[in-house]
Amino acid sequence: MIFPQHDCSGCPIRHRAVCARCDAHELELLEEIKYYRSFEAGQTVVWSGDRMDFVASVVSGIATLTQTMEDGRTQMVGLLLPSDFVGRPGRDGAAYDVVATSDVVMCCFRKKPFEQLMETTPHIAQRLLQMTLDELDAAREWMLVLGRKTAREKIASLLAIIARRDATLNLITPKGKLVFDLPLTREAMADYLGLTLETVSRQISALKRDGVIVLEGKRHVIVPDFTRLLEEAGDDNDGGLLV
Amino acid sequence: MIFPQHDCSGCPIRHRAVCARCDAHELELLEEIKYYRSFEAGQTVVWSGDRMDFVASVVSGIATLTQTMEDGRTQMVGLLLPSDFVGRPGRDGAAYDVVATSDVVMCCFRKKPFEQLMETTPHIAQRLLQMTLDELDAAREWMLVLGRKTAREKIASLLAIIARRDATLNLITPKGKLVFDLPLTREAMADYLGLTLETVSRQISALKRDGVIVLEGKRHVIVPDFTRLLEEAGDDNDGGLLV
DNA sequence: GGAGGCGGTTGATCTGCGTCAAGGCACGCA
DNA sequence: TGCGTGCCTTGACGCAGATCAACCGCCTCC
Repeated sequence: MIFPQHDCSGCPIRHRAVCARCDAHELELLEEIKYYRSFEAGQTVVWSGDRMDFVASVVSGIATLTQTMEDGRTQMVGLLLPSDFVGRPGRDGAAYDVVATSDVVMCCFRKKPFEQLMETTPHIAQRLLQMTLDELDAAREWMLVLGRKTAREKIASLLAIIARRDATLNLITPKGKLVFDLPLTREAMADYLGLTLETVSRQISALKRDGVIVLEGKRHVIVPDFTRLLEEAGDDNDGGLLV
Repeated sequence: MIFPQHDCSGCPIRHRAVCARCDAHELELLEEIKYYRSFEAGQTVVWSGDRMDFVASVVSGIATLTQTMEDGRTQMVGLLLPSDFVGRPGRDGAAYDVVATSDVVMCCFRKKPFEQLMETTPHIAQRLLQMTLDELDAAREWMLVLGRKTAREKIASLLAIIARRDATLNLITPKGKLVFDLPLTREAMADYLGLTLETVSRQISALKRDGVIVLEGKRHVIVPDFTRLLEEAGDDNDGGLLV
């Protein structure tokens, strides 16, 4: 691996995208073109097709990428958690609706200067390539979920992804017991999984009944045995799922 | 757009990946590390997880990227047509099974020197980033197909993608009447669409019965009206589908 | 020439999930 | 205090697509 994963917690903000080596000079250049933006829960960050004149890192909160057909059917195609990157260097328009699911803070970089920075400091382009490959892997993993898994497996897969991401962000190894809060409504989960919200609700109840998860309230989830959850998800191993 | 799409037909081979500007010096460097490999129909190019010491452009023929669960359920996550790029610079292992669907010729580059070339000639990394973003778009478009479309819409979507790609390769504008050969078996189509081969067969028959397509034999397809096909696919417009 | 395999089609039946509908809990607001 | 609204759950029912099975045409290889 040429560009190793790297914990950027020492940086002013955790730009997985650009801090591959936390180069002081680059950070300085970035400082000049960065600004913060806040969004309220439910607010749309950009509409698909709109001009998007920035790229950004999610600092806190959760946002989603969704596509919608004319008749209203919608499919979530990405979940943006803190440290994730949004935006398409070299492209003018947004390809998807970006919606804040909770209150969200993003660290934005004006696109033009960011693109110039990419040209002068090649390892940023290389780092972005690595991140885009990660996203591509995640999207393809999700194609398997959407195309071939049952409703129960889909729910278990989603819970596993969120649990793992959550654990990783908090520097816990995802193993054995895990506790986290669901950042999505049943409807949003349904949009991610290609299901209806009723089916999501039923399958969550079923997983609860079968002891795979314990629910406190509607959002607080306890996973007594992460391995069991992975089995329910139909995953052969611990590896690889959504970044 | 910083790195415009570019017809590389003047190059020795059509490397969309690297010939962004057909730079003579770069091509010369590439010459040194390139070699051709042929695969027979049905042959597996690499297994998921295997070490992959090259990256490549598809010169001719069709290959697929697939994922398989332990119980045998498989999902195709990518279709490789001539000029498409395979491989993951900066990664050691293959993430998916790559299988030749027809006889395939690939132009390969040894990975180490290719990665070095990426570091010294930044626009190759940038070009690859653009291509990866394209693939990501295609994967996400496909998530909508898998998650939210009916069997009939799925089939129409696949036919539309293949027809468009085929037309583009032959420098025809995809509009009105189109003619092409299906490069996939019914089973492969089913694996792409998250369906069974029986359903694929039935829906193709239905589209034929309804005059959306005309079939000569089992593989030769005539689309009398491309716009009609797009309507059947549930697409609001002509844009964007799989690269 | 016939046996067997591969790819494809079509029919009959089953079932997982969608659809429609009712109702529950928590919260804010008049 | 009562009424709305958002989010969620559960039940009854129907249907799209899976499953199981039979069969066809074509090719290859004895």
